[in-house]
Parts: sequence; structure tokens; C-alpha cells
Amino acid sequence: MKNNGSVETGCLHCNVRLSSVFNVLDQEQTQELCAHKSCAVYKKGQYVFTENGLPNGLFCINSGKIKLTTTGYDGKEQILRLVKSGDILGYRALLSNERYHCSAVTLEDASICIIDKKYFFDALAASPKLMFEVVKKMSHDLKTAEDHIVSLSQKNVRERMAEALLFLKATYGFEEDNQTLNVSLSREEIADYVGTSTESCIRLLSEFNTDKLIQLKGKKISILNLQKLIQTANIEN
Amino acid sequence: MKNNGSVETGCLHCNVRLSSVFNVLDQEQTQELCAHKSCAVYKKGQYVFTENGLPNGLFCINSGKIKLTTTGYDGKEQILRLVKSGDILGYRALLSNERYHCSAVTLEDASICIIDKKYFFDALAASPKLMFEVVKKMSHDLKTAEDHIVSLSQKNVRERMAEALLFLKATYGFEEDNQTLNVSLSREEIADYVGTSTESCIRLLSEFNTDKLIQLKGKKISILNLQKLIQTANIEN
DNA sequence: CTTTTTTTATGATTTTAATCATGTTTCTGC
DNA sequence: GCAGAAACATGATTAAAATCATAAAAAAAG
Repeated sequence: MKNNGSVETGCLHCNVRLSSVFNVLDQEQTQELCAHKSCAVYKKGQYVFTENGLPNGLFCINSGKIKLTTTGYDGKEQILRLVKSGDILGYRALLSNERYHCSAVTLEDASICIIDKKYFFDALAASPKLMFEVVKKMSHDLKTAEDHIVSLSQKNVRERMAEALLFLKATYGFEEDNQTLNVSLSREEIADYVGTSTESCIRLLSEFNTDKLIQLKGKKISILNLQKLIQTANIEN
Repeated sequence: MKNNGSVETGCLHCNVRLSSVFNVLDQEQTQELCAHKSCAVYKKGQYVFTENGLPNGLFCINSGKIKLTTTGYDGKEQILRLVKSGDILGYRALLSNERYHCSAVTLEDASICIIDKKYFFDALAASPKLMFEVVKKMSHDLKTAEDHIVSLSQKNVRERMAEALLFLKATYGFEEDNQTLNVSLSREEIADYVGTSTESCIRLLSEFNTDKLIQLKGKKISILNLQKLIQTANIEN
């Protein structure tokens, strides 16, 4: 899959080097890497890469939110991960030299760099620190995935729905009002993360709304009663 | 959590260096590592490490099968991964410098080495090749976990049960008869992997048995009709 | 600024799988 | 070899959530 975004010369507002895994690089290493990256702007809903495509670089999110989804045999989508500004994207297939097993779609307009495969591997080999950062990222994603497995396996839809809202809060945080989730997902997308039907998702959100756990305004979800939401999610902390 | 196994001096039949991630090391590196490992024998059902424990080394399975499980809030177990001879164990928490988030329990008598944390990290820093091998292992486990998420999210219990049997085949293979799964799990353990109740697990296995997809003899499961099992699992290959 | 399409919403029905209940078989310790 | 415990088995009932159906609201397209 080719880079779908429109190229943005100069890459002035690229802040990848400041945040995320690349903060362990020194100035020289950073410049070397920057020399072999290109930045692009993606509109909401665009694919950054698609299932079965071959990776030819590492994506770094400058701005924007991205969902990693895979398609089940019957066409139903599953949201596997949610990615945000400062995160790296597409590292798994790249590192294990495989095809992408999921697609990356922007949830809003995004600015994304791609670092050339060869230079990224060189940088990894040259900097064990960088390698450890990437490993930590993967380790975190593995833990998150396994937590999700336990949740899907042992919790009912209501608990998972509450958990999903807490996950969105943990991932993207709140807007300035300190209670509205800083991400807009359709009910179907939320269902695709929770592992339920769209109808059940809508029903439960309405119910949480009625019970004053959350407040719904279109796609915007505000968390009104965090404590009760945690209780509903049945989380042990 | 301390090493629960009884120490086995000499570690004569240690074959870790031959298989798995360590095959990329040269003789000198292997010897350095071997000098800082200790081997132990575990009886069936023993814990190798437990949830919330602090890792102080990397486990390598010489022989035996191990399950990685975590406990849900209501005490229900979830089997997250299955580990076999030649595999490394406990790498995630070690690499990300965290506590174990799951426990490792032997499914049969096992012989396991532990490589001292410090020396393992030194070896990783010294050998990018080794690091890449570990990264590939983690990448594989992440992919497996995400496949499991899709399965739990989108498939019904019958499909997941068939899939689990195929997973067991892929992981542990067959016995000499070329059809009996080379691992013995209780119905409850299978249920803890599939994400269902023990009763449903028993019922479905009986049904597969009646339908001649499999043959049950105590804990031994033989796959009689692989093609139909694949169909039942609804797998797209 | 309408028309069409998509998304959200909610009720009714059906399906799935959990739970409850009970009995049998197999394993384990003495 | 026997007693007790654990694991396996199976039927009946209940609960959960999917599906089906329809409609309102919102968004997108013309």
C-alpha cells in the first residue's frame, strides 16, 4: 500500500523527535533519521496502510488519532488499537518482516511521518536505547491486548462498555472542560472495539446517559461520574 | 516469587542454546550466557512465577509445557499463552521492567533454565541479532493475542472451540499417531482459553466427538476430521 | 435548502450460552 | 482397594445479548 497522504515538504511542525521513542536519540542521530523521513497530511477516514500490505517504513504520528482495525471473515471490523500523537505506527509488521495484519485509518485529519525502513533498522542497530524504547512500546501493546482478552473473555457487555470509555479516557484524555472525551467515534466504532453489536452499544450508552454516568451530545461523550463508571466496569483498583 | 523448582546442577541436557532465540549467538556469547544461568526441574502444576512478582531473569524451557494465566476479578482464570520447549518465558515483564501480569504454571514436569537478568540485558545490548530475535518472538505473541481478540469478539463459542483445538495442534503438534494432540488440558483449562464456561466446553467437545470431528479418550483429544474442524472454526484459509 | 444516506434510537423476538442441578466417572491419597 | 475429591457429563432453566424491525435524527450530497 502506498502512502495515501499528500506530501508536506519541509515537515516544519514535525515533533516526533521530541516525544515518544525517539527522545533517547542524540541530536546527530535524530538528524540522520530526519533526513530519511517524509511527512504527509491525511484527511479523516484515509488509510495509512492496509491489511496484507508490505511495510516500507515506520510511521510516526505528529498529530491526529488513528485506529488499527482488522476485518473478520464476515466483514465485521475489530478495532485492535488506538494510536495518538507521538506514537509510532506500523512497527510490528516492520520489525517482524511481515505483512500488515491490520489496517490503519485516521479518525481525524492527521500529520504523519514515515521513516525509511532501512534507516530505521540502522538506527535500531546503532542505538540499543532506541531498541529498548520500541520494545517497551510493543510490550505495552501486548499487555493491553492481553488485558483486552481477559475482558472479552470474562466480562459482560455492560462491563466492557464502561471499560471502553475508561480506556478512551486513558488513551486520549479529556477536552478543556475536563470531562468530555477527546475523541469522536461512531457508535459502530465503539461497538467494534467492545466486541458487541451496534444496537447493544447504542442501548448501553443511552442507559449510561440516563443513569447520569455519562452525557451524550452527538458523538461527544462526557464522563459525569467516573467513580460509578469504574464500578460498572468492575475494575480492581 | 522465588524459583520453585529444585536445582539441577550441571544442566547437562540443556538445549536452549540450540533452539529458539539463542541460536543467533556465537559460541563465546553462548558460554558467557550459560555461565550465568541455572537450571531447575519443576513438577506438573508448579508455578514458575506468579502474578505481581518481580522478574529477576529470563526463563528458557528445556522441556515441558507451560500455561500463562491471569486471574479475573471474580477468580476465573484466563489462559493467555501456551509455551513449549525451546521457548523463552517471562520476557515481557523483564524487558519492560514491570511486575509479571500473569502466572506461569507447568502443565507437565518441566526443565527450565533461568538466565540472570543482568547478563541477559548485557547480551541483548551486545547482540542486536539476539534483540531482533526477542522482538520477533514478542511480535508473534502480539499478533497471536490480537487474533485471539478478534476471535473472542466476533466468533461464537462453537467456532472458538474448534479454533482452540487447531491452536493446540499448531502449538504442540500431534503425538506419534499423527492425530492425537500432544498436550493434556482439563476441560476447565480449555474453557479458560476459549473464554466460555466449563459446561459449555464439555458439551461442545462431546458434540464434536459425536460428530466424529474429534475423538475423546480421557484428556487425550485426537483430531479425526481436520478439514471439517477448520470449517467449524470458520477460518479463512 | 431539499433530498438522500447514514447514524442513532428503541421495541419485539429469537438465539446463544451461562447457570443451576444432579449424576457418573476418573483420579488421588491413605 | 476404598473413601473422598476432582473432573466429566448432561438435562432444565434462566439470563444475556444478538438479530430483526422500524423510525427519528443527523449528516452528506446534490
